[in-house]
Amino acid sequence: MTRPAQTPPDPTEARILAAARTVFTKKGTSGARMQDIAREAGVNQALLHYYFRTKAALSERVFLEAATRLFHAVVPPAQHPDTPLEAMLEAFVTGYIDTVRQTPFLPGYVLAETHQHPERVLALMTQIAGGSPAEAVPRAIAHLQRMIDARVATGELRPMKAEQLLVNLMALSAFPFVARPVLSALYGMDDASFDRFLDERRADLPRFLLNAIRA
Amino acid sequence: MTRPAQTPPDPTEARILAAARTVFTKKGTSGARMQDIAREAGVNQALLHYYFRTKAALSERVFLEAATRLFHAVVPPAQHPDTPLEAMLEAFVTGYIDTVRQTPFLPGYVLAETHQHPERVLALMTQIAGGSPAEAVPRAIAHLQRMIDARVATGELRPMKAEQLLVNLMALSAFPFVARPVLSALYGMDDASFDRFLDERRADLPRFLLNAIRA
DNA sequence: GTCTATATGTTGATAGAC
DNA sequence: GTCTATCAACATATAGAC
Repeated sequence: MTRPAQTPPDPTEARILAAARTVFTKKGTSGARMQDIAREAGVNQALLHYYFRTKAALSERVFLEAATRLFHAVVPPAQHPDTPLEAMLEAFVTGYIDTVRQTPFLPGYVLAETHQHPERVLALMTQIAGGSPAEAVPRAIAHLQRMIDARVATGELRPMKAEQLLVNLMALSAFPFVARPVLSALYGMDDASFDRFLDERRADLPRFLLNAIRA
Repeated sequence: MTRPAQTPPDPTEARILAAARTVFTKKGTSGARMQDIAREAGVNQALLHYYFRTKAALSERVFLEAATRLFHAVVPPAQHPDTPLEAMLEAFVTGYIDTVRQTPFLPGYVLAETHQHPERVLALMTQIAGGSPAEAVPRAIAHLQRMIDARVATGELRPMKAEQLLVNLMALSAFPFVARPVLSALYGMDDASFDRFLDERRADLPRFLLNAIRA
């Protein structure tokens, strides 16, 4: 076995993938053109088919990688079993904003794709959960619910469904990115202003959240 | 003037518009096919061009109507100057959920479109604000900020930027619709379960919000 | 592996009969 | 106003030279 354990990434293939990421996340699968991706990658269109056969295959690949990346940016903090609830929520919010602001189109792209290709959500969850999403997710939810309930028993928090809290968490973190064009227009923000808005949000959101769930 | 004040709506034109709404909101502008719209409307494709000339024109029309509708479902509660803050927030959340659940694809469609056609956001805001969005929006924000500040002064609320509160409000209300496919897969919800989830959310969210902003 | 050239299939849009 | 038939442009995909 002289071949390295890490699959040696073909530089051309990598360039095409990067270009595909850029174009697909910005224009969506149906709006993207193979020619755009080829130009962005600095190669011709035939090469895209040589490496990835079809647009659908390339699109699927980009989606799975993007969604997995987005998911992993978010789930790790929730997985550590001994982290206190407050620290977990704060880690989620700040981690999400810090990660996603580097690729701000990601959430909107992933959500739009799942909307038009619902079947990909299953493929995604299967890949993420190591084969058994139908098992891993309910377990994570149940764990979160136990953490909430324990603190409800001590009178620190008010009763709450874990599913709703998780949606609130994702909503507050992801929405500014998904709605960025609307918010920019509504508040008259350019890129720099939006960046400051995110800074402010990153600082304020944990307090907002913790306040919302306390008794 | 024998012509009625209300422009007499051509039934065929209306059928085409309704079909276009259905197809565009589900597949997005670039994913939608004129043929799909024609079939949905029960007419042939040539008739679409007879009434709306081009796909772009039809798409623009559908977007403006949809976005305006979505906006009006949301803004009226915030406009009444003498409504207490708490009542306003609750009215916003419940009104939003009640309205949007009838056309659940609307928020995702509008957000995706603004992402790919940022120039339409301006056209939208101009139409909505009666010609001067650059004036009306800051005034509404300023009004909300004064309401917050007054209650901060009495020690009831903690200090908060109106812009952030408004985003939180929109995020918590809209996100479940935007992320519906992901949530359905994540929680294993069918249509009926999602409906119950929305009921529960409609009941819980006001409390969550009011709790979040109190001192 | 990478290119140019081209085949094949879609799609938006128009012409023209009724 | 509404239809059928068709055009012209575009997008994906393949063939084949290098």
